[in-house]
Amino acid sequence: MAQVARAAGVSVMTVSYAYSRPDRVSPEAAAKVRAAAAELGYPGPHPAARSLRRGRAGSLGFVLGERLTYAFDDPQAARFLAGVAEVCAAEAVGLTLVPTTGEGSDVARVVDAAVDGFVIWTTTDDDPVLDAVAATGLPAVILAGPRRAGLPVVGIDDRAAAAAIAAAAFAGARRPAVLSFPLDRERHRQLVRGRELGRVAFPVTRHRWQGFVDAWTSLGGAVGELRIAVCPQNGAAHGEALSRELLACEQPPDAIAAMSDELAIGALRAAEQAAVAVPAALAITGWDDSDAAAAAGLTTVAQSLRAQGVRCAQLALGKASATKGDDRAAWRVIHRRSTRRSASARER
Amino acid sequence: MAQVARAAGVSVMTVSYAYSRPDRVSPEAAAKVRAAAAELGYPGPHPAARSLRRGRAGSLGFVLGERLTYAFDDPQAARFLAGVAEVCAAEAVGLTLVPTTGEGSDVARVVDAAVDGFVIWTTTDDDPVLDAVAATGLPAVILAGPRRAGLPVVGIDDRAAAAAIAAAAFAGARRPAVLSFPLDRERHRQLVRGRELGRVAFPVTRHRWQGFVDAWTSLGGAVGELRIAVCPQNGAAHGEALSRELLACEQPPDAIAAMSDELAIGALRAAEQAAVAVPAALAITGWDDSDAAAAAGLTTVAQSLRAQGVRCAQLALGKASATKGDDRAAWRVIHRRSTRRSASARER
DNA sequence: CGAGATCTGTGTAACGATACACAACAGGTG
DNA sequence: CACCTGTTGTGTATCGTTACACAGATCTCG
Repeated sequence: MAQVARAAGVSVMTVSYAYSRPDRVSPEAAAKVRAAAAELGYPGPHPAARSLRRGRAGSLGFVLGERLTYAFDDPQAARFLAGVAEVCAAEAVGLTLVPTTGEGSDVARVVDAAVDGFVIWTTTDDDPVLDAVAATGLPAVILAGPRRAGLPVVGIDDRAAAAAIAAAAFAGARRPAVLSFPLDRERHRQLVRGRELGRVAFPVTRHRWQGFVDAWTSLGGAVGELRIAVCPQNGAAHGEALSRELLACEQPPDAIAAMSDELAIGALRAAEQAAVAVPAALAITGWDDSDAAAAAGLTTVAQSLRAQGVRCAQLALGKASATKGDDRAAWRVIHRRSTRRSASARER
Repeated sequence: MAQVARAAGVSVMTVSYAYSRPDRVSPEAAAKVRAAAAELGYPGPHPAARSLRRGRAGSLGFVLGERLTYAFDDPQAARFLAGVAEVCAAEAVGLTLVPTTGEGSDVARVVDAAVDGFVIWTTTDDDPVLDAVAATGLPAVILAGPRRAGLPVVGIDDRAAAAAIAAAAFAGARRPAVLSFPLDRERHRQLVRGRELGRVAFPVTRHRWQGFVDAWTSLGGAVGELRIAVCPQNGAAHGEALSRELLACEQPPDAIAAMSDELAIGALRAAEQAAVAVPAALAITGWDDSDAAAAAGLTTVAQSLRAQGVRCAQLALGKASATKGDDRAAWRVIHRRSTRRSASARER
C-alpha cells in the first residue's frame, strides 16, 4: 500500500480511503490510486490485515459436531443453511464452514476460524466444540440443541410437536415403532425396545422420543411396546433399510413415526416393496414438510428450518436481539393420507 | 498475549509456541501458560493476527455468480460442495462461501474474503467476479466454466456427453425438445426454437446445447426443429412447469432431453399427469445419475460432481498439480427405461 | 465579508501474532 | 574434558491495514 501511495503521489491513508471509503477521497485522487494500483499489480487491501485492524472478520462461522460434509449430505441441514446463507448475503458477510471431522481433535480448529460469530448445528449435550466456541467469547447461537449458559437456543418445542404427530401416527395402532436419528456418537444403527434406550445424547432426538412416548402412553400404551429403529444418518436409503428390517419382524409394526420426511419416505418405499397397505395396515408420519413429503402424501410436522436459519444468523450477527428464554419457532401438524385420519378423528 | 506471558512468568514467544507448537515448549511451561490464560480469560491466538503474520488464511473460498443461497437450493451444487468440503475437512481448512447476491456490485466482496484460494462455480463467460478473483493472484479453479487465462478448469466434455445422451433421447423421435438451464442472467424462463437462441452466456448450457444439436442433426434433423424450454433454476418443480407447457402445445414433443435429473423428473411428473406414456410416446433423459434418477428409471449421464469438487479443492489448495489443458472428468450414459432403448439400439 | 460548516489530505500509532536467530543448558561421546 | 547435538527459552522485527485527530482549502450564508 505504501508503494502504491508513493507511485500515486499521495499518502497511504488516501490509498486506504480510496478502497474502503471511496466517498472520502476526491475523484482525481481515487483515479490516481487506481492507476498506480493497476500499474503495480496491487490486489487491494489484504483481508487479514484489514480484519485485524478493524476488529471484525466479515464472516459468520457455522459449526457441526459431525464431519463437515454432513452439511451437504443431510437435506435438513441444507434447508437450514439456506436460511443462514440468505442473511449472510444480505449483510454482505461470508459464511465460513468450520472444518470438523466428527472426531475429538477439532476443538482447536474452531478457535482458528476468522469469524464474527457462530451458528451451531444441533449436537450432543457434551460436545467439546461448545466449550471451544464459548471460550472465544464471540456471539453464538445453537440450533435446537443443548443449552449452554449464555448461548441462545433457537428451535421448536420438539417434545410437544412429537407428541402431536405421534398422536396421528399411533391412533388405532397396536405395534408402534419409531424411525430415529442417532442416539449418540457411538451407537449408530440398531433396533431397540423403548425400555432399553439408555441415555440419549442428542437433545433433539431425546425430546422427540419423549414426545413419542408421551403420545403412546396417553393412548394407554406402555413404553416397552414402542420399538425404535436408529438410523445412522438422515436419508431415505437409511429409512428404507431400517423399515425393511422392522417389517420383516415376526410382529411387524402397524405405525411408524419417523424423525424426518426422508426417513419416512424410506419407510413408504419399504412398505410398497413389502406390499403393506398405507395407511390401512401401516400408518407413517414424517417431520419437516419437505416438497417430497407433500408429493408423497405424508402426514408430517411443518416447521421452517430455513426460517430458523435466518433467525440464528441474525442473532449471531447481532442483527436481532435474543428473546428471553429460548427462541421458540412455530410448528403444526399437517394431516395427509399416510395416516388413518378418520380413525384418529374418531378417537378424540 | 503479552499479559498472559507476564502472568505466567514467561516470554510472549513461549506463550505463542504453547498454542501453535506445543512440542516446542516444556510441559511445565505449557501448563503455566494454560493456567495464566484460563485465569485471564485469554481465548487463544487471534485468527486474523495469526493469519496476517503467517500469510495464510486457513480457508478455501467458494464463489458463485448467483446469489449465495443457490449453493443450498441446487442439488447439483450441494453434491459438488460435498466434495469440496471433504477435502477441506481432511486438510483442516475452512470453507468460506463468499457472499454474492447475483448483482453486479459483488466484485469488491470477493477481495475481502480471507481465503487461500478459490473454487468457482460454473458461471457466465463475462462474469466480473472472475476478474476480481484473478486480481487477487490467489490460486483459483473454475468448475466446468468459462476459461480464463491461467485458471485451470475442471469438468467433463459437456458437448460430447450431451451428444451421447441426446442420441438416446432423440432416437426415433420427430419432435425433440430440450429442458435447459438459464441461457444468461437476463432471460430466465421461456420457450424458444433452436434457431432463435442467440448468445448463450453460460458455457455449460452452451456446450450441452451444442451437443444436443449435434445429436439431432446427425440423426438427419434440422436445428430449427429443436424446441428449447429454459428453466429459471434447477429443480423438479421448474422442470414440471415447463414440461407441462411443452406438452400442452399443439404438437407436443415426443422426446425431452433435460440438462439435469431434477428437471427430467419434473418432466416425468408432467408426463404422468398428462397421461403421456414414457417412453413410448415420450422419451426423457436427465443428467447426473442422482439417486432419484435411478429410482425413477431415468436414462442419464453419470458424472461425479462430488469427485469434481474434490479435484477442484485439491487444485485450489495446491494439494494436487494441474494437468496440462483442461481437467477432464469421466462420464458415461446410463440407459434406463425412460428411453426407447431397443429402438435406439436398432438405429445403430 | 467573516464565521462556521464541509471537504480533502496527512502522519502516527496501534491491531495481535509469529519467523528467525541466538543463547543457555543438558546430556551423550570418543 | 572438549565437542557436538538436542532441547527450551527469549528479543526483535514485521506482517498490511485503518482509526483518529488535525490542518488547510473551499464553500455557504446571513
